[in-house]
Amino acid sequence: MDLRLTLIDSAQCFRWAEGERGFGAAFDGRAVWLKPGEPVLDPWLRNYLDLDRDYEALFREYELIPAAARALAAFPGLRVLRQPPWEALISFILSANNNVRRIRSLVLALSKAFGREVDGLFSLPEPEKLAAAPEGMLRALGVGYRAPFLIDTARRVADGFPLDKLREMPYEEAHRLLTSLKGVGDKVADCVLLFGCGHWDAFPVDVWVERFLKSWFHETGTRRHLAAIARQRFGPHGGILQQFLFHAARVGEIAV
DNA sequence: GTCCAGGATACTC
DNA sequence: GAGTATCATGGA
Repeated sequence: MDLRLTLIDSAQCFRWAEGERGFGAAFDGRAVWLKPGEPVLDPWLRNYLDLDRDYEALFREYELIPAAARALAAFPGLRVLRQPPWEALISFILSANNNVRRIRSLVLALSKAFGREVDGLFSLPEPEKLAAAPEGMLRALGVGYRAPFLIDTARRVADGFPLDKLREMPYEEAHRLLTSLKGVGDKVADCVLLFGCGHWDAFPVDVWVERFLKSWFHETGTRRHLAAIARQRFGPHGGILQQFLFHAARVGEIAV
């Protein structure tokens, strides 16, 4: 797999750093460093990187759809991660009406202010820590109007919101639950389900996905409608395909 | 100055 | 149910 493409450039996670020791991130007080070409033996990491998925088989699922086949072939090293749901939730609340560079800087600022430092890296704040954060302090970090969303959602999670049960729930039920959180609409909910809960059919529709669904696949309608159509059209691994198409559109690999 | 970014919310109809 | 103004921030 392509570590830089997957961990940094693909805009599915926003907290990996690249340095001389490789690609690093801190999880629950544990520092993780990955170097290209080095085997990954740790079971938790293999799961996080979803290393045991057969991507050749996945490519074959979409070989008859020209735009899909082209996007998949263009980025053979791209992988969709299995992030902890809390990580996906916080990251994509911050992503609303925001750009990738700034999302990354905000996740880092939050982690520096409220997370634990390990080996020069910062883990994401615990829900309890974020729930107790003063709104003014979050705004000072630059999160803007998302500050009350973060605090309220962190309180819900700290208060027992079943983040870890979403994986086992039917898509509709999990999606409905997620959108009851502040700062979580249809799109952010789909990102949490896809990147953090193993709901590989979830098809997040942002500005880029809306563009390519309309231009490459001749779909129309609202983003909610587009998401439903795409989820049905592209099947149980549609969300993974979505990541390739999203990246192809965003970097201009395929013109939209 | 305007427009845009992996949108959500409150409001109107 | 579908449209619309508003929302912080920073870069282009």
